[in-house]
Amino acid sequence: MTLKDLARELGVSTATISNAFNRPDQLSPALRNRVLEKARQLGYSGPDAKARSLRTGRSRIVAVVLAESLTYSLNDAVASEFLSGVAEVLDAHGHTLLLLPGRGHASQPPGSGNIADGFIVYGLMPNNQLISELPPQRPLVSVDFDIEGSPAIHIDDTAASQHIAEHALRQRPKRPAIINLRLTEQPCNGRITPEHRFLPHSSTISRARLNGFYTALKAQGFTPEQVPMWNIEENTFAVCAPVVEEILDQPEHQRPDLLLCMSDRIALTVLTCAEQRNIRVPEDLQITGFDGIAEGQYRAPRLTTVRQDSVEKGRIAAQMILGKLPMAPQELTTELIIGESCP
Amino acid sequence: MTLKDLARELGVSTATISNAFNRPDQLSPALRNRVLEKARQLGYSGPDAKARSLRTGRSRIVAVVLAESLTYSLNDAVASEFLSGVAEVLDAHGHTLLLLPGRGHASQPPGSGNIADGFIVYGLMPNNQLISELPPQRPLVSVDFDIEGSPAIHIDDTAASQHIAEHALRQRPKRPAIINLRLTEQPCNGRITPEHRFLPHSSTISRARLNGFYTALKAQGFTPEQVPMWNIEENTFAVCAPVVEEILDQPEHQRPDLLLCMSDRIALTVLTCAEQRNIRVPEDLQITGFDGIAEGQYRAPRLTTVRQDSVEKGRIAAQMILGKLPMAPQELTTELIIGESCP
DNA sequence: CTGTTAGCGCGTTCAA
DNA sequence: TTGAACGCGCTAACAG
Repeated sequence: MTLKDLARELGVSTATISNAFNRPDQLSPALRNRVLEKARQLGYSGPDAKARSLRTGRSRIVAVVLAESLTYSLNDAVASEFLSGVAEVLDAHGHTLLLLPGRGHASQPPGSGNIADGFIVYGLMPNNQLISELPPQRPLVSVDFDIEGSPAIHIDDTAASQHIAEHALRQRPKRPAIINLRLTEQPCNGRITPEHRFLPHSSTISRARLNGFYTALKAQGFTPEQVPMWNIEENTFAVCAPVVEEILDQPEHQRPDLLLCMSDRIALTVLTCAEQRNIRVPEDLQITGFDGIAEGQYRAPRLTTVRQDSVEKGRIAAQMILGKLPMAPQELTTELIIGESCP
Repeated sequence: MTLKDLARELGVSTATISNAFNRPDQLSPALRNRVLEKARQLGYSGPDAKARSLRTGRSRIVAVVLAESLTYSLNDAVASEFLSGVAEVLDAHGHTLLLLPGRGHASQPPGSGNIADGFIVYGLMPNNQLISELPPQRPLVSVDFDIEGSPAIHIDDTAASQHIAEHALRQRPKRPAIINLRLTEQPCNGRITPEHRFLPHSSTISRARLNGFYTALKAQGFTPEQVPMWNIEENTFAVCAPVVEEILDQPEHQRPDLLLCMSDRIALTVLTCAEQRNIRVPEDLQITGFDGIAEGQYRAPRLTTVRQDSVEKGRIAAQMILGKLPMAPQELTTELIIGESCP
């Protein structure tokens, strides 16, 4: 049942059917109703999206390219919030959301996702080849990193990290330590040793945050060598827990009394593991997070963290793609939230 | 820059270009490389997905229609897990995921989403008109409710609820109560009174779960009238909290000593609010949840709940759509998890 | 191995 | 207000 079939059934031209669905003012209401009625009868549910988008060049679909696998991203609070901001705006303008995995299947057929009218690239590594495979000419916005020639949406990770670290260091901790998120070149879930090399790009979020931490630490007289670091590859409880346990199970005189974590998920894992070991927070151990996810504010002690508005990031990205906002770089503000985990 | 342009540039036919991208075995490697090289030079990034899908009839896109708004669904742990199961399978087979809002914009243009090769409808109300607007003939799977003529993926909500309630009632609580999720016909965040009418469809998840609770309660000599009920419209902390506070702030002799909650999110909110009020769990208040989301198992006390495998639901739905599994109804098993919130 | 041809279903002229 | 004709960019079938 196609538009053409319907036209034949009704004895009108295909243009009339098309108009009945797309420009009601181009034909008499009576005829229009007749068309719509017949369409329902015959089970014709409107112009085919594929043909329509081929013809018009637009699909009303916006794609979000996710750094991590879809599976992972959908279970990550920060990414989910971001997506919900995107979805909110798209929805309001009658567009839909296509999710594209960043690190696709190796044998991915060429651009099964290039139907999209525009692309939002979320937290991809700067040199990923996928980006060059995206069709040029179509609007593209990057989030949390830069793509040459496209506007990026950012927060000031360095300043925010420095800020929260400065706050934490005011309590004069003896043994501060850092838990990083995807900092090392080689995947590593555990202690970072001098042999490890960091990811090359200084535009990486982790590098930016680490720089902020270091600036604050140095101001307090700590050298990087004095501050042990661990790394985590995936921002989930399951991956974090073993690393955190390794940290907390050290002899007490060696165990850090301040943990600067690069995400709330890591910080919450620390909180949970500390609870299990009867390590008092914040008396024996201070913890800071990053992101400001809802979960961190519900439980006691609440997390001291940097809140970034991921939902708003998503909104802005979507609005740029839809042309509701100029395609220009944006830097969103962050907010230091002081919870009980590090007062 | 289209396929045809490229063909002209190279002095070959369009079919050759098409083959170069789609069937490498149909032309000499030398020619193929020449094509690919030239394509890169000219910035041609492969066959246009719109035209290709018009021609082939397939788009390699599968749509998930979500009951709630995208914004809400993306922030709900259960829905996210489901989506991640779907995404995992689609990804593995080179398909992508299109998210469609169930309760769309009123003025939604006809089916901007009917490009999809198949549809997975997640937790929609049975009589939603949207379903009839989906193109017929294309595979359709429903999850957590039934659509006539399509296979559904389910759990046995009634049996699972009965099971957990039976467990909870073994402790002989004096004042059991229920916190429902979207049970009433009219939106209601608060106490359910006799005036309230329930949602009509007995195939609704809430009705099924309530039935299970009632069966267990009756077996212990409780009549429905003796068991106060509250309702919650949206499964978020922000919406749950006021209702939960209303419940917990009652005088102690009136306050429930067992709360059967229809979701883990609700149960976790109860836990948080109880903590704030120094109500001991489980001594003064027992709490049960439903779903088995990760968050409920991280914090102490862990939630007593029914674990359902939402990820697996998503996997199965996607596999059916892709034809990897027969299009037949499936009922997944659930598991009673006994945490400290109701031992 | 390569080229030719005929649509896929629709939107948009332009003329009536 | 309506209809006829064209082509959006591509792929499948076949012919060479």
